[in-house]
Order: sequence, then structure tokens, then C-alpha cells
Amino acid sequence: MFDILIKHIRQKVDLGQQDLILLKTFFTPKKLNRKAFLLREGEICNHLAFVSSGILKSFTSDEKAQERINLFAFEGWWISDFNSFINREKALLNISAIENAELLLISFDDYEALTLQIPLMDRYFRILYQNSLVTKDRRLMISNKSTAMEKYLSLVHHNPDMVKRIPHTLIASYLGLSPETVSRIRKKLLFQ
Amino acid sequence: MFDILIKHIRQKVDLGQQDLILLKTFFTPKKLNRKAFLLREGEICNHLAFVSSGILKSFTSDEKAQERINLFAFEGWWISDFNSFINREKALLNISAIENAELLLISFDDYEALTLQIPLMDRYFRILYQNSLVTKDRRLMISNKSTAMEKYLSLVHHNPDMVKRIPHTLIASYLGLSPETVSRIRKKLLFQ
DNA sequence: TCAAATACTTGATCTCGGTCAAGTATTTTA
DNA sequence: TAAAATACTTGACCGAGATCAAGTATTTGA
Repeated sequence: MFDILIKHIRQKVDLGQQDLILLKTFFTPKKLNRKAFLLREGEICNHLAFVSSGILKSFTSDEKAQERINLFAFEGWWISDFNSFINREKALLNISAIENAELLLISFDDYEALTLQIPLMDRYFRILYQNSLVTKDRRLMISNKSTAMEKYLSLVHHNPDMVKRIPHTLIASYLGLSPETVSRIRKKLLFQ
Repeated sequence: MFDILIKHIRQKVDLGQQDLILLKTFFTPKKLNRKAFLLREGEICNHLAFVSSGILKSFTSDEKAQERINLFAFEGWWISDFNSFINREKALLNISAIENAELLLISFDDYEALTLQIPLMDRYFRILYQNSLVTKDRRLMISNKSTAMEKYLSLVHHNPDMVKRIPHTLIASYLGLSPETVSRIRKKLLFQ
């Protein structure tokens, strides 16, 4: 259960055995079945979730409009409504499982306590967020200026597994495109 | 020169007098005149820049197409090509000054050394990046799903000073819109 | 294993916002 | 302070991608 989390952390910072034992006490395991919700918009997001297995998505649901996907979280990823979690505001995002998932949850208070008790975890999250910023920045640049085809190709390039493992309807939503457009792009790519 | 940086850091972490003195040794002041470049695409981005005064922009320049603005950095903000800085890859972004600016630069090596010598700086950057992620996430959601009008109104709401202080041509580029569209939106808003 | 739900495709049509063009207004700098 | 550069506005037109509609294909779970 903790193996993947610990491996993930050790790739970034060098925690000792004592710290690892302490670390575990801050997390609560949770199973989440396909389609089950971890968070609903309007709630305060009380946990950061680390995905040990399965796939989750975070998304907004504008009444009649299709849901709009914000993030897919695979094994080894973190997911939350970050604004809600950090600023204790109402969540704009929903989070639910696309495939049965196993999670490790840490509450806001424990997140604060963890970084104070194990300062290296500040470093871990600093590096994690650093990488995350790079990815978000790229997504933002592509979202702002690219054609539908370029958006799709960029995803195929940077996240081939997303395109493989996740229904195209959701891929479309993630890219801010309609499912029809993605379908037409895929057809075009088949014939080069 | 260092006042704003130190104030900024102290809002997030509690550095002692000794650490502050040490901290200063890692930074190099630099003046950058309007239109001067701090970074050109293709170079490796060797510095994080803290803006003590003035305004900078980071942007891509797709040959014939208009430049596309990625970020405006005001007094108290950080700016860089983060991917280039962290992963030592060629920069996709240019960075230049919109108004005469005073900067504090820290090199990649010193950034690494700083966080090792003053672990609280890991915490400072962790919190900084946390907030930055929230902003980027919001920008990404808006960029993916909103109309031109919604994009403009969201900027007016979240960054009124940007709209006030920065030419509308650049605002348009920042929002991924054409200057003409922004002009038409502003006209529409005048008549409610 | 089969009905129901979900996912995908394809065509027809529409619309928002981009592009082009030609002007005016403002700022900058020599 | 005047010429040059930059910024902004407005109109006409166009096209990429959304929407609507009506199918087919695949997956899921009782």
C-alpha cells in the first residue's frame, strides 16, 4: 500500500527509516470504486490523495454542459482541489474514480504537521510542485494558442498512456474539445 | 533592493537574522531597461528572477504570428522559464521588461545550495509554488472552457491591475485572444 | 448472456472569434 | 515638438470547431 508512495518520495528526498515510519502515521488508506466520488463541488476539500492504484479524475460540472476534466491522476500521482484544500474554500471540482482505486489520504492538518515534523517533506513537495508547474505551464500555453489537432498531438506526445487508457470522450473534455472533434482528428490521423 | 524580497519571504516563513544575511549572498541585483531581454528562447535559463520593481513578461514568439504572453511579473513576483531552469533544457520562452525593472537573480546552482543551506527556503518555495499552482489551475480551466468575454472578465476580477497597467494588445495575447476581440469586448462592457 | 448504458462516428449547419484592412489616437524618442 | 512607433478601434469576411441529430459499436453489470 505504502510502497509506491515511499518509492515516489525517495526519488526526490532521502528520508531515513525513522522518518518513514513516522510518515506512514499521517496517511489513511482508502479504496474508491469506479464512479465513486472522493470530493463533490461545494464541499471543503479535506485531503490530498495519493493514488496507489487505479485512475481518478477531477472535473467541473456546469449544469447542462458536459463535465470539464481538469486532471487525470494515475498510479503515483496526487490529486485534490488544491485551492479548496489550501485556502479552505468551497471546492469547484469534483473528484471521482474512473477505475477502481486505492488511495492514501492526508488531511490538511496532518499535511501541515507532517511538513513541520519532517522538514524534508517541504522539500519533497517543493520538488513535486515544481514539476507540476512545468506541466501546467505547458498545458496552459498549448490551450491558449493551439489548434485542436495540435492539442491532441501534444497529449499523444506527452501522455500517450492517457490516450490509450482513457475513453476519448473524457480525453476531449480534458483538452477542451468536443468528442466529435477528437473523433474527426483520430480519423484524419489514421490516414496520415 | 532586498526589502521586498525579504518581506515576501517573511510572509511565508520565519527566517532569523543570520539566515537573512546568508540569503542575501545568493542573489545578484540587476537592472533591466524597458524592452531589454533577460532571456531569449534557445538559451538555458540560468536564473530565477525576483522582481523588486517594474514589470516583466515571458512569451513565445512563433515567427510570423504575434508573440504569445505566458506571464506578466509585477513587483514581488518571480519569473523564469521554469522548465529550462529546472531541467536544464533550452528555453521556449523569452523574458523581457515592459517597464524599467530592478531584479534579484539567483542561479540554478545557488538555488540548489540555498535550499540545502537554509531548509526553510524549501518551505518558502513549497508555499510559493502551491499558490502558483492554484492560479495556473484556474487559468487553465478558464482557458479550456470559457468564451472570450468570460476570459476577459475573469482577468478583470482576479488581476485588475494587469488590465489597468498593461497595454490591451498584450492583455489580449495573455488571454489567447486577438487585440480586436478584446477591443470589442471592452466596447460592449462600456454600454453594460 | 443479454438488455441497458456508454462510447464512438459521421454529416449538416451554425457561430464565435480570428484575420485582413484601413483608419484614428496615443506614446515615445530624437 | 514633430516624426515615428506603438496602441487602439471598427467594419467586412471567413473558417475552425461547436452543436445538433441520428446513427453504430462496445462495454457493463444484473
